[in-house]
Amino acid sequence: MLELAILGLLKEQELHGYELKKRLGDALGPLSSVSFGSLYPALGRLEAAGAVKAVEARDGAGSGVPIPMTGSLGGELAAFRARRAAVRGSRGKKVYGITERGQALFDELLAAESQSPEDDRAFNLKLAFARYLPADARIGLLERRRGVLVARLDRLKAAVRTGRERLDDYSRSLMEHSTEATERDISWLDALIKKERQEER
Amino acid sequence: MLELAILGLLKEQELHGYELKKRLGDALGPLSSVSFGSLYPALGRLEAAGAVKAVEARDGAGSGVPIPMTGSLGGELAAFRARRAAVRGSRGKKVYGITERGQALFDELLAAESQSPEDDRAFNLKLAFARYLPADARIGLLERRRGVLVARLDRLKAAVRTGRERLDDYSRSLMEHSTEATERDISWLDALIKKERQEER
DNA sequence: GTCCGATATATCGGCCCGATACATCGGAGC
DNA sequence: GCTCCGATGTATCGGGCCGATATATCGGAC
Repeated sequence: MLELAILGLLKEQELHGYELKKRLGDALGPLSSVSFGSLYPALGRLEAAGAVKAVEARDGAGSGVPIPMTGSLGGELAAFRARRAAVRGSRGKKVYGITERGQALFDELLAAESQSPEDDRAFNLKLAFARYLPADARIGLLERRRGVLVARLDRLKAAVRTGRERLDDYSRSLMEHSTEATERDISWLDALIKKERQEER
Repeated sequence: MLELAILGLLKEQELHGYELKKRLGDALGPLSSVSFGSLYPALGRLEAAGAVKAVEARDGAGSGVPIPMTGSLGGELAAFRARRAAVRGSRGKKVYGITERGQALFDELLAAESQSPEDDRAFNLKLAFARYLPADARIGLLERRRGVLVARLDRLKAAVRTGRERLDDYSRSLMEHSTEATERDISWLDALIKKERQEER
């Protein structure tokens, strides 16, 4: 899930971890905002799999001034910094780019069907990258989502009907509100699907 | 989070794991439906902490017929089954009940403030047990939730405004839909808060 | 009588999260 | 010019939850 998001963002632009997190925050729907404790391990996995790799780091425009040293440091520390500076910017930045294997992995993850039928975040994420899908797969994604929501709506209505009397006031209010919200979600999806079919013709 | 849910259900009735899962499915908002891979470890933790304990298992009405044996089994196996049957029903059920420590833990978890400001499920869960909270804490819960949603709404609007041109069609549609949904959530909360204040008078 | 699906408990690997630690850079204030 | 602070930046650790899987029993369909 996170892998898909990372690859999708790197597809458009080379980025380092910190910047990646910021973009994940608002580009990926209203939810989530990934934590560093997920992001860095995910980047590590992707790098180990050869899907991304650290690229030559350049700071903004400068590109020069690799090691701003005061001049009196011992040789060992200087060598260490020089080694690190080769792949990192002056502030220790580590900029990642996507590889061909990464492109392939992205397509695979985006097209993957199930990936948990209930995971709302996965759907939002995939929708954000829907432009990379062929038209039929895009419609398939929307239809599958619609199915999940309809099933959820049925369960909700059944629960409200069943527990008419024995249900808590707060629970009942929550369920009624959730029912309405789910119905609106379905209508929204219907509009998207309709539009998609029109453009298909 | 799961601990709170389990304790809340056991507060009302003694239950075994499988049944617990079913109730967690619909009683806890439209979301979730907990997995066994979370439920059994959570029960284990609670048992280890002395918050719940396995009670004498009785099957429905019968309560008799403890070991339906065919008659020819060796003593060892029979003894093993008898030992197990003491705390489990005929089908290996393990029925849990809440202890006094569990009651205290429930109150503590329910009153806990932060518990991640972004976790939607935690709020729904707490709302489902809001009847166990004093009136002021109940209002506090609702107000805090409102604050989270307002912040989310602001971020959403800012994101839509900022990325007017460069935003994907699908992403934009998702964000606009999310904006409306969040506004409705806030209105719903406002109604709940208003009602709560009226009953407080 | 036997097979099958629902009931029931449990473990395993893996992902993600929150907390935390640790550096460095740029600028505000003195 | 100096110092301190907050933003930038990478990284690890423990723990919770999930999906997949293993195992066993019960009730009924056939």
